[in-house]
Amino acid sequence: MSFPVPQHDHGACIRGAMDAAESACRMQGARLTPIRRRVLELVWENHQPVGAYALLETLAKEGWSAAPPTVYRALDFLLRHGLVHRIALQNAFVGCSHPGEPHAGAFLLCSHCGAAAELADLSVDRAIAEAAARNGFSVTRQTIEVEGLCPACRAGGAGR
Amino acid sequence: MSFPVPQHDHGACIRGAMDAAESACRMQGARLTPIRRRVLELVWENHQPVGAYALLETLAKEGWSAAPPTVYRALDFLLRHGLVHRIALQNAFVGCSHPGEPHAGAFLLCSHCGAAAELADLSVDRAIAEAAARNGFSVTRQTIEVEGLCPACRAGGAGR
DNA sequence: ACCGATATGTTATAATGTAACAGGCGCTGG
DNA sequence: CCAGCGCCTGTTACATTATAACATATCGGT
Ligand SMILES: [Zn+2]
Ligand SMILES: [Zn+2]
Ligand SMILES: [Zn+2]
Ligand SMILES: [Zn+2]
Repeated sequence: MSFPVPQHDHGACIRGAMDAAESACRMQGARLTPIRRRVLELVWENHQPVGAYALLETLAKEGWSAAPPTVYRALDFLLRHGLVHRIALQNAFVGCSHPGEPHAGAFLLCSHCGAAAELADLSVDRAIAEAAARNGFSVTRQTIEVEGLCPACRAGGAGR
Repeated sequence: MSFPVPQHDHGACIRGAMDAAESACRMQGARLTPIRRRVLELVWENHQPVGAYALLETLAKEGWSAAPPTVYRALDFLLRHGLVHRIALQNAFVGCSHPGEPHAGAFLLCSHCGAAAELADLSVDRAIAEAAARNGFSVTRQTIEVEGLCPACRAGGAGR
């Protein structure tokens, strides 16, 4: 998965993510309740990380009973079941591009437009595993967040 | 730089870090004022990331005038001059093991004892740069934080 | 229908981080 | 000397992110 191209059909993109989530939850015997489902949809609304309080505000406008624990619990569920990732650099959350297989996730974050793309590249994981092993360290989880300019913003002249 | 061994002389370790900081600041024409110096010492107190409010509390006990901006400003200075790194996963700060050359920093974080080690391994940087390039992404900064068990804690049986 | 487990509602508060402005200190040019 | 300027610090107030704790509701199996 990489950055969405301009002609990208985002409706289909969201439907795909929701279908994948449904099936992942069925597989794991997890309950994708209405509020969890809605939070996941909102996280997928655009290809950018979303803050918990932004989600909260949207939910409130939509008439949900909304207090911080509401959204944090939903996010916690989605994290535990590998449906979203947390971007530590931004205290924000983004949809997982390939749920099903638990994985750490590595992200490219555009400083100009805010877009996030999940990097499905094992060479990075491998380099980390090897470097850790050389230091006698056994890895359980890794966080990789790379800031820079996405292809569109480079073309647009954002960085020059 | 890796995890400190048991017979590690931490006094010398701190002195070395402070000397390196002095010289880096002289080089850059930056002023390592008493409060900045003290914050850096406190960050180096052990080989674990320290939170801003923990630093604040210590400073207060030592009689400094201490409000959040005090410590955040010192940390900001130390970050800008490459003397500390911020650990995004923990909202905490840790001393830089090789100041002088600006670099992103990659960290091994032990989940058991809390120790942090800065990875000076270019293979990870290279893998990331290559993966980013394949996606048409130009990197400006990267955050790599690897959680797991350090050699000592593995030996101690923490993970079994 | 009942029960235990899970999910949600609600209130309050903790933890982390910034904005904004006032005052001080040290250098530099007159 | 001293006026002006830049940087550093003090102080107050506030913004943002996250969790604790307890009450209530809902689901699913018996
Ligand atoms: Zn899309
Ligand atoms: Zn962009
Ligand atoms: Zn040491
Ligand atoms: Zn350890």
